[in-house]
Amino acid sequence: MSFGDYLRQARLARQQQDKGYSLRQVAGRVGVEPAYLSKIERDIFPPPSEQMIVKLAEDLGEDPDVLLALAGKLSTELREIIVRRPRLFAELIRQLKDAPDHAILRMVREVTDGDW
Amino acid sequence: MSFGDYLRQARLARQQQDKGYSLRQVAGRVGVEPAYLSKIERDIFPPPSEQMIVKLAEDLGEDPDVLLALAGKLSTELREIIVRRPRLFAELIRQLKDAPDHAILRMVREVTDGDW
DNA sequence: TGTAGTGTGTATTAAACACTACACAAATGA
DNA sequence: TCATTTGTGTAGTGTTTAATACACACTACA
Repeated sequence: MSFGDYLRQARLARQQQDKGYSLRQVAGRVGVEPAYLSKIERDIFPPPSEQMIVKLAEDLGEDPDVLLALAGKLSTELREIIVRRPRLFAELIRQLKDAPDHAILRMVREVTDGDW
Repeated sequence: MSFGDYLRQARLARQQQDKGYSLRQVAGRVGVEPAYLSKIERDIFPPPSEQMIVKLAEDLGEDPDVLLALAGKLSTELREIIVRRPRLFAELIRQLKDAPDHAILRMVREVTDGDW
């Protein structure tokens, strides 16, 4: 699913329970033009800045990291961590490129002690 | 070490063995202005585009992924992979944020069968 | 039937980005 | 000593980004 599709779906789902999640209202709270958000939801405009993604995630009650991943971005927080150990991260990345999902799952479980 | 420092060090190391790695010559092969490369090496200008980073890595015989990580960037290749499984990646990221180096090392070894 | 709220199309723009052009001073080498 | 090569400073530029402004059409409903 694309970033825009995910966003629209999340907003509409929210709107069903809770009135107050029209495009205009969300745009208003997040602080952008409705027309702009509309185009993002339809993937006419690319995913917005990290700041705006985080604000959208907060407003919609979604996981910011999922939204960022869908947008193909890293949070600045993670970016800083990676810059501190580039060789280690480069190797991880190289493995990730070829790893099947179950291998990544295993890697995550390895660190989380399986509680995921 | 910063992106610029790493770049300059790599170029100078190369220049010692192999004449032909002056700032001008590298800039010439990579296709940018020497003054621009100079400023990048001194961290006056931020790391350049992904394309240029990859060209520099090729010319200097360095690992492009390390250079990209130092620059705080994702390769487009990896970005595409992440977009395909955002939830899985988001969880991995969340763990990475808190994981100490040895835990990440363990994850990498888990996938690489220890040959790193 | 009009009015309030919904989403969308077109046009425009300020600032940031990713560099280039060119001149210059210091060191190197013949 | 003169030409070359080295790296660097200043100034400027085309393109892209990240949006805004505003008008418009459709739907619901009172």
